[in-house]
Amino acid sequence: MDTLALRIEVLKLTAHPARIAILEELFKGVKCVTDIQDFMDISQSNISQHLSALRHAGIIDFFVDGRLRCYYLKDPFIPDLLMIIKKEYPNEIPGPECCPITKKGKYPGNRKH
Amino acid sequence: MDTLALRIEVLKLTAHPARIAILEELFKGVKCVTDIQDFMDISQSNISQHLSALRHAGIIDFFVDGRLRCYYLKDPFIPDLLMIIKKEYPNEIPGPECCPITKKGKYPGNRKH
DNA sequence: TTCAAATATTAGAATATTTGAATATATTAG
DNA sequence: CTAATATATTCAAATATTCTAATATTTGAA
Repeated sequence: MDTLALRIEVLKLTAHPARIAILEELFKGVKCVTDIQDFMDISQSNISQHLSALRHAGIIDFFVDGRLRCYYLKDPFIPDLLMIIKKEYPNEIPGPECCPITKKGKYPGNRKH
Repeated sequence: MDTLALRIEVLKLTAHPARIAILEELFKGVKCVTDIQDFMDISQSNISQHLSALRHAGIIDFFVDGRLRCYYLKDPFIPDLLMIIKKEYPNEIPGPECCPITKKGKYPGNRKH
């Protein structure tokens, strides 16, 4: 799988509120599953499923500590992604004043007519 | 829908190879549908479906020019997202040396035992 | 060795996404 | 008006995702 395809997999997994919450927490530091459960309002098995998915994608990993699993962030792409997710943006990119073909005659594509 | 939920919608839509390709092109500049078709290997109706989805999410918009629709990027979040998608990263964030509870006794959570 | 805690796995229903095929719409040229 | 071009919409099948419920596994403590 090429880099772009891997990134797309990561994006797909990140595009979920529970998984974003988990990643935000792991970004702050190592956490075991019960600690993650404490601030999440979903079932234990569902959390485990999300952790499993994130781990199989190489986004997170864990240490075993007795019966605890201490998860931590592994993919360096995630902090950047979390950062822009929380960043404030202006409402819109200012669009072109008018459609570039007829009105200005400088449409950048290779049109055939 | 709050900001995070909106961002998640955008991430979901971006997490698709065809839509990333479209957004990369629109990032370079305004393009009409036939020009997008020229460099994409999927059916016209499928491209139209992707454009429609992107538009309904407020990610892109278009000007009408006769029978052309000139699409352009509208969501200022997208350039940042495309940038980090293409950015190079080191393979992994260096994990903690060992599991923080038993080995170092400084696990940051509030454990109850 | 038995029990409880911590966590994972499996199965299945509900739901969402993706795509191709067919068709519809709008606009311009002739 | 008619034909052709550019693009959108609808439908349905295939596939993927999400979540709950139930159960399993592992480990430390008693």
